[in-house]
Amino acid sequence: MFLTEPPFTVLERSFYEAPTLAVARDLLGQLVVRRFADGEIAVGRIAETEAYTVGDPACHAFRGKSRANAAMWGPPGKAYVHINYGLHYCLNAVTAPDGVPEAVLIRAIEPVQGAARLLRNYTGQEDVTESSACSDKRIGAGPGRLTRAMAITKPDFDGHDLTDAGSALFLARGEKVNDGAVTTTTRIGITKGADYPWRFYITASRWVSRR
DNA sequence: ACAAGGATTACCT
DNA sequence: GGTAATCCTTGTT
Repeated sequence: MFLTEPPFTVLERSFYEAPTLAVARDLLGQLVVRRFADGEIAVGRIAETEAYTVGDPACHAFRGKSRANAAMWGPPGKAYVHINYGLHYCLNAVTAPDGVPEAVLIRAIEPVQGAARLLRNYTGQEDVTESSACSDKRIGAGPGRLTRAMAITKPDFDGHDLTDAGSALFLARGEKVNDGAVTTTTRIGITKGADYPWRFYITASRWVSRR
């Protein structure tokens, strides 16, 4: 039991029912809260997202349902965790009504709490101080990096309910990010649908994976 | 069974 | 800025 646990306000399911592009934009500034098995809590502020929708050739759901992507068809507010390049886990928040496969990829987080634990997770090294960890880009700048730092795997979290504040992983309300502080660009690392401007990031964030 | 490709990262100049 | 590493998922024999 941690006496200093912040009073997190979980993002309710209705948040994820808005149009996927709006959810991708509005997830900026919100918090990813990870409660580890030993009770320690790490928190990251979302700095970069991408939207993937029905009819979008880059969306994993585009070629139909499979065992690997089934979570995208679930109700909004669930997690879709996929393996990329055979080795990286990527975390998505499922959006759109139940049965409609759309999601938002979380591409970067800024460490808010528990940076030392995140870097320990990432490197396996034990001798990590909070002050050195909090500026290390490896714990949040990139979709594969943030899941590794947060110990988010497909077996553990694919299909997980991100609206369950009592669980090991949920999203909570952070500070609002004004439109003037947001940059919109095309998505990264894809070949199909590469011209859709469906990537959003906090312009001033030092944790954006690429500019 | 096998081959091809992928919502990335790390390491080089 | 460029490229190799790495291996799971999927579609095809």
